[in-house]
Amino acid sequence: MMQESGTETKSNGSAIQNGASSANHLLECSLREVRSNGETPSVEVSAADLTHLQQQQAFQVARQLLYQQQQASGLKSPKRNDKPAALQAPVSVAMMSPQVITPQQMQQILQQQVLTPQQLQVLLQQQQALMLQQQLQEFYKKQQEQLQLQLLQQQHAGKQPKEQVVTQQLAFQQQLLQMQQLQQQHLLNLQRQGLLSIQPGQPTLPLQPLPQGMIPAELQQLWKEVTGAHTAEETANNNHSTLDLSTTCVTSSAPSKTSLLINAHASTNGQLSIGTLKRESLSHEEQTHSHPLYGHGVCKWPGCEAICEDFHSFLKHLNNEHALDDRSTAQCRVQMQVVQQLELQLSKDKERLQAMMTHLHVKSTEPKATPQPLNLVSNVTLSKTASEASPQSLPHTPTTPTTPITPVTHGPSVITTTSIHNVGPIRRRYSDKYNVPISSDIAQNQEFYKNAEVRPPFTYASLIRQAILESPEKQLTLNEIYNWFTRMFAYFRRNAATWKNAVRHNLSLHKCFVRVENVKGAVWTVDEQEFQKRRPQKISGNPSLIKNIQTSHAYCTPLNAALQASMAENSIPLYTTASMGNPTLSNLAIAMREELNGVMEHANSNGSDSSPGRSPMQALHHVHVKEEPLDPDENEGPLSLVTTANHSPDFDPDRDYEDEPVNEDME
DNA sequence: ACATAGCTAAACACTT
DNA sequence: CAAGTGTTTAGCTATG
Repeated sequence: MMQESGTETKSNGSAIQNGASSANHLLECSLREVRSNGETPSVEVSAADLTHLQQQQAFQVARQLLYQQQQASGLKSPKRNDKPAALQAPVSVAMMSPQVITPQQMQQILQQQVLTPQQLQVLLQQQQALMLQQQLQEFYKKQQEQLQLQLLQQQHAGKQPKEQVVTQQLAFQQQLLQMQQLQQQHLLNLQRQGLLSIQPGQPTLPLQPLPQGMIPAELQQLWKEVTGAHTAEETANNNHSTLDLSTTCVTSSAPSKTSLLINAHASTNGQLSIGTLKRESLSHEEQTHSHPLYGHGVCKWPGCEAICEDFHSFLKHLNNEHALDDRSTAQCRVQMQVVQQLELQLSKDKERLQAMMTHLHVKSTEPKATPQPLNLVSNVTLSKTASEASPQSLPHTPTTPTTPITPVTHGPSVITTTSIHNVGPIRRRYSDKYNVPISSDIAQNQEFYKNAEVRPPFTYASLIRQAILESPEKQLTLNEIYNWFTRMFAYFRRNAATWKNAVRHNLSLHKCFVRVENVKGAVWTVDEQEFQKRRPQKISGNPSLIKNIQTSHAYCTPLNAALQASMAENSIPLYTTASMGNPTLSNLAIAMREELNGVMEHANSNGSDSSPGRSPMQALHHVHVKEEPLDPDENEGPLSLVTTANHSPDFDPDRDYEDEPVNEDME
């Protein structure tokens, strides 16, 4: 597949600045760029380069057309030699047309998902730039046609003063130059705003296969809208190796397509005929009939909706109303931002989806992934290749919690390092708030949390509880809790005084944490009932009903929670909330979720490999009970069903426990 | 406006 | 005595 080392996009401003350079020079630059990459001929031509190249060539083609017309009519231009090199430049018809990716190609790319969102974005920007280019070229063509017409008329009219033709020609060239400069200016503007091309300093993200997933129809539509302008043209030029993705996202396969392209056209260099141009003109005509900005007799330019009776009036309208001016540019920018936002959202949701699917695939056979306290650390690797994440290939017996299940870490990291937004303290612990199960979140984003200094979206209490429950004996010393924090979260490798104080504070404050003394010191355990009591439970009633709800909506819960989390995280209103199903049921399921998690954790935590087998609560001889007013209803209500089943540690204070070291240090 | 949860800081006592 | 552990209080913010 496409592999790309972290090469940066080549400088893209220089070519644009170099407006007066000849096409030859440009081609040389391109080729040199190819060669300079040595054994990995990866070429990254920026959109600005490309557009500049194209515009140069378009300009040359126009000049050549003039030249040939003059020759055909027996006229000689005294100016025809002012840029001889340019005329010798390999210029092809295919190069003249904007090399926009067809929707089919784009769709294929999307479906194959070989590009990162960032790359897609770059592509998109290039496509946008090319669309602008196309508008300009339409203008060129109009000018050509006009001039052609004029020339013909003049020829038919009879003898023309030579000077008159020359003047016209000069005027045309000046016009072209003017347009060229205008375009360059515009492209520069775009570039300056960071909309057109990647900044030189911006690291190119590694090509990482996107997780398989559905592509929203609207995005495809978006792509079509952005790219569809050149469908017919591309089809017509299909036998040429027009600019394709390999130009922007270079493959590792030998000579890049760019160089191939240039070479291929170099072979036909200088052999342009009017016939070729007419073909081009024809294909252009074909293309326009499926113009993405035109449909059902209406101009589909954003915010326009002008009615155009036929296609020609649409073209007229397009050229008149949506010419290259400040307004259109601004609208284009807005559209770009819309697309970028959508892409961002899409990529985030895609990652979520993939994580969910991975999660569900595994969890469907395993009610709850018991995070392995120790061995995971060495087992997991940074997820670089999502292709390896095939949940189906994880045969697992539900009753053997010893096998570390790490689909999450091999699959796409739910949270990517690029999505680090808030590293600082966040008050909102959305995972708590929306009952995103902490264990699965931690498991899914384990590598992320370990490597990125991002504060986990859980309360200290939840984290402490998780740490304790992950331990084979459901008990940890304070130091072990500290270690778990630092091991699991890069964030807690800093400001130790602060968060350690918070941990101690939480341990003391919440009566769900029970301090159990033994000879060696004290360990902390979790009173699950108390922990569940922390939050007001949203539901009450028949436990069996709850059970049923849980089983039938277990999959719905994380979905809803994730969506809400997504909303909270992205601060983007979710348009599809209405499609999320019965909110009441979702809430019920949400409310049930964590309770059952507690049960599952109890049921599944058989202590695995991280410590020699010891019965829990060994070596305990004293339990310090926090002196808080006991709730008389403590053991009643719907919660008792789920929490009492496995939670009955024998805390007999009179019992004599063996003096056994409780050295659980996992480090 | 109010209550609550959570975070942070800090003081203090106790233990090792 | 120092460091670690545990408890408690206070102030603040976010949220419902």
